[in-house]
Amino acid sequence: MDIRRADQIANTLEQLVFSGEFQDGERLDELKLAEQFHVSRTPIREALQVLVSSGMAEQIPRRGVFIRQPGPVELMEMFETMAELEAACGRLAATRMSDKDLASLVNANDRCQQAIQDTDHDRYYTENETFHQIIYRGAANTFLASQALQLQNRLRAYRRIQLRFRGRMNQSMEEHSQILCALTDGDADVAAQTLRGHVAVQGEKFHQLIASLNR
Amino acid sequence: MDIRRADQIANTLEQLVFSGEFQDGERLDELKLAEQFHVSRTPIREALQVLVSSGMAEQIPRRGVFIRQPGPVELMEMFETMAELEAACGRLAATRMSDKDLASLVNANDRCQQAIQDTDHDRYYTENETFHQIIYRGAANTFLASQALQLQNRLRAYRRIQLRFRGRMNQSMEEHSQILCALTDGDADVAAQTLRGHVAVQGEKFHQLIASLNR
DNA sequence: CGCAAGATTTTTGTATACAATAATATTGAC
DNA sequence: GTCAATATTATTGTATACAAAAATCTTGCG
Repeated sequence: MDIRRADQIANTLEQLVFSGEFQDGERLDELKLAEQFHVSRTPIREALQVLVSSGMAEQIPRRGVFIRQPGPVELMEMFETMAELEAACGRLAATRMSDKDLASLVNANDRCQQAIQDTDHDRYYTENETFHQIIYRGAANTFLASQALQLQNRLRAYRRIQLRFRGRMNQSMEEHSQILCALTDGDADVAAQTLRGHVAVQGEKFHQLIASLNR
Repeated sequence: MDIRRADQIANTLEQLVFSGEFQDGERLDELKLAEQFHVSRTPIREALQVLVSSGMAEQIPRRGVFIRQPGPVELMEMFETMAELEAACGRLAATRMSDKDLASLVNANDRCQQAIQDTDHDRYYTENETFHQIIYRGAANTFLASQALQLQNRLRAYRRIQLRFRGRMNQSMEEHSQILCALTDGDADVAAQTLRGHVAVQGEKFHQLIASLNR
């Protein structure tokens, strides 16, 4: 795994931020963290730089680094961007995926279906992630794929929540088969359009959720 | 400006990498750089982290950080991704740009035209960048816009080169007016399609260029 | 009591010190 | 002379030290 302590700490901190351990705007105290991790400030500072560069925290010179939990507006923007990135992957994947790629996509989709039948939400989520990742790779563009993976990682927690909507998982599966058809047909436009919709609706569901919570 | 020396150094190093000062795979020697910038290793190390997180260098634990100049394949991937990002911006901007935004877009386009008449390549390039940035902002999605800006920044040097193709600037202007029409009409699909093409052709021109150099 | 000027404490940013690992050079056996 | 084992040097990663800036507290004036 990681040999540098700083990288390990960066990963741990990332997890902590995702799990909502820190409030939005909270300052990450170097000394306190150094004490908690039993290291000096040096590796802590390097770990904080990682958080900053991934957009999870903000650095204000001579003030410190403050964690930045995305608000509703930014989350919607991120979902919208994810929708467009996935659409792009689908567009390219439609003409570039091999039969073998398509077979593994069908396979992943089957495992999603199986997870629903077992009402195993967690497994559905991970299998669903695999399904999407196969499409990223299918675009045969490692740069685009890494961008998609990065954003998928940042949205993971929020994508997960919206699956709790009644009937959402079955609707999601319906969309999956449309996507599968378009990719099998090699129809770039339809693949892009269905994928865009599939992800965009997640953002909308999420929006509904937080709107209902604020009432 | 920047108060932290480390950030200044990061910017300077970024410029140096863009200007081709470093070979692909070259190791960035902390001690040598510290000497050159008249600082200790500490701010140098922080600056190197910035390069790594932006993808311009790679870090191998306990070995050092090595600069990574994108090769032809990765460059094409980046152009393709840029095309899709701009298409996404165009799609959203088509329904979201205000009349004022459109007016400033027309204005930027006029200044592009003017630069061509003055055969001022450099000014054409900066005005063209402004034209595109207005569309990023027009998408009314700060997250997407920042992604687009970031990639635009990384591709700057390469986008510039392909403008040297005979007739490319006039062709580019022709594409601009198509884009302008689509955005004015509020036609999301056409806006996306024309922008995608406009950027993709840049990648292809660039590809032609390096292919001809390798002969 | 409010608040501004100055003193004190925290905290960041950079320099230096040191330990551990990787790279390189040296030596010796064959 | 070649190669492996060891010794030496270089380089990274972390700890600590210190200076400068920011935040906080104190004090004195109105």
